[in-house]
Amino acid sequence: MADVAREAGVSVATVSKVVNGRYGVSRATLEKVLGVIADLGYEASLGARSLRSLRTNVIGVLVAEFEPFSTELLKGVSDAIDSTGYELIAYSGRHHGETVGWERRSLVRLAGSVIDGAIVVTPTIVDAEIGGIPVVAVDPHTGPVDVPTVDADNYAGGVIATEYLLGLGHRRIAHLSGRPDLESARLRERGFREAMARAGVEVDERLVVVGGFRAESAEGPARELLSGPDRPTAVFAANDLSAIRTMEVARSLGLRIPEDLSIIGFDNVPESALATPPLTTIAQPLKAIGAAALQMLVTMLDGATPAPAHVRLPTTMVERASCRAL
Amino acid sequence: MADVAREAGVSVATVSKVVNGRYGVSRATLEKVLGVIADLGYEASLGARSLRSLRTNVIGVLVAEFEPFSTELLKGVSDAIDSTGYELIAYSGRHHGETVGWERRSLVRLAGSVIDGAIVVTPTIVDAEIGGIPVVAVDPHTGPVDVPTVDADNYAGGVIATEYLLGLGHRRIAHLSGRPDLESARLRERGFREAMARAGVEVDERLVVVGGFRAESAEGPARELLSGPDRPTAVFAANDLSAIRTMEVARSLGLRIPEDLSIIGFDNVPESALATPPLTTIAQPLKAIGAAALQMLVTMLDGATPAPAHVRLPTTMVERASCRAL
DNA sequence: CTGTTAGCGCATTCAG
DNA sequence: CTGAATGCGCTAACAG
Repeated sequence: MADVAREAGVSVATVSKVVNGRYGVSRATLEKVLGVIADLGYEASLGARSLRSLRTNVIGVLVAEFEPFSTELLKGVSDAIDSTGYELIAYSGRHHGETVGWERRSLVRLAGSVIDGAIVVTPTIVDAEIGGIPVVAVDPHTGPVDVPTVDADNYAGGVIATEYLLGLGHRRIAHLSGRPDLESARLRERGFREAMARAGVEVDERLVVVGGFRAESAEGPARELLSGPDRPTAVFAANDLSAIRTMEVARSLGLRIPEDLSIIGFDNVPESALATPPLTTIAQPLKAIGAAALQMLVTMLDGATPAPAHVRLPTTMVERASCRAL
Repeated sequence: MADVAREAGVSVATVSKVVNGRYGVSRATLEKVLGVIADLGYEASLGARSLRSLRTNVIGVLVAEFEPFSTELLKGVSDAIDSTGYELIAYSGRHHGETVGWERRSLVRLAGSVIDGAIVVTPTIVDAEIGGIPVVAVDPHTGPVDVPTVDADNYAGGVIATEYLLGLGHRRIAHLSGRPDLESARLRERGFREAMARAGVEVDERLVVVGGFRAESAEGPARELLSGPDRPTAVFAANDLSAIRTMEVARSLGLRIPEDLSIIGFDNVPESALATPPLTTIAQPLKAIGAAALQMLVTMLDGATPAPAHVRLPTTMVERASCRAL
């Protein structure tokens, strides 16, 4: 900015006014400064600016990791942001194994210097406001509490998946569950158990194992599940990533899908269609979830409180080729 | 930081030293300060810190938009970053229609206050260093020039796609090209033309139209292509997004795929498998491209120049269900 | 070992 | 209408 000021023969303050469209600058100097700015390719530093003005005009999406789930969400937010005038930044902090609290630390770091508001994905704990900026949670640890939240109907999804498998004639149905600390995982499991109960089929507890939502964490449990003496005829995996890994494990064990084993996933991330065979799964409207979260955040940034503090979107069945009737 | 200092009964400078692990702090004060930091949940502000130290330890990925291509790349970068000690931020600035220069402006904005280095995706123009930070380009406008670059072998991909269609017996082959300002688009088209020439098949220029890489921009040209009197029997679309939209247009025109029309795409983004029918396409190793770019950037941040300044990865055929033999 | 001082790039008073 | 002074939160050099 000093360079621009010198070049234009004015003071730094004047340049600042021009950049921020403040009144009190003559037309002549305005254009001169604008010209110099264009020539030099000057652009205000985000960090320094926010240090003073406490406003950056950018919204942050905090994710633990860029995997299919979070990137789908991101696409939804990205599509919806064009009309808002905000810019978008996605941040993935490092959190060596600590699954709790990473979002708080990252948020404080970015708040007040990089972003005006944040969407946090699968956070473990959040307050409604962190570091002075508004926050909306997507699919949080504890289910909707004090923070504006958007999620999908995980319970219904669990029921749908289970009833589908039951309808196909399966009885020995395994459940490869998600991260026990996430409400979404608990709800999917609850849907599974209640659908089984309603159908009068008893759940074999040895067939309910923790997959943890990630491919690596699912591999061991999946192998265990499929190596036993009386293995299941179908497995309901808590998300697509673990379902896909389960398919790979099954194949390595010489099991054919769906002939020897039916598998159903959850999420409907694009990768599920890439699997062989294409994975039957429960779809969450990921992009719509992202768009809804953005909508709520913008409302909060405008100083209002979002009308419904919790938005819950429906889950639906997507039938592909990984299940068969018994 | 002032709060922490007061609470711990030390000066701000001492807190700074503790935070940054500098020498010259007694064990006693160190622990005391650490305790207060934990209590208060203090986290240094990214912006303010970098203002002073010119280092943030975060790497930026700049994209025009979060669509399948860039998010795949992002996954690759994300996977590769764990071992580096850097954090990752993805930024999508606003650029109402201006396809040129957005990356330069965003870069200057973030450089020296948010990121230490950047990977820019499909940039139109970049210098080797912008705002004082190192930059590597992925799939740039002009092809590898002065900036370290990684891309896929677009020419070979164009040849492969075209020869595949020719091998299937097609002769009236259309090409829905990409953004004419991008080198990758030009190379794919060149591959198409040369493969046609080598096979002794003349290109009907009315069958070569600009699709622009985006679904919206491809719709009109696709419709035009398929509505004409002697329409093509096959189309080679410059990327998956435009190929998928072309399939939708074809369907709306009452054409069945692949019975009435064969379509092949380019990129192999996950969405291509979700299409109905699943799209046959030319795969770019997007995640590997992202990982390679990160590798080069880290090398540059360490003060070295990356060994090969331009990395070119191979493209391969992925046969699915959108093409048939004539 | 610790505190003091100065200044990173910018936006905002407040005087000219 | 413009410029000089001040401080945002932090770190680096230096002094104690």
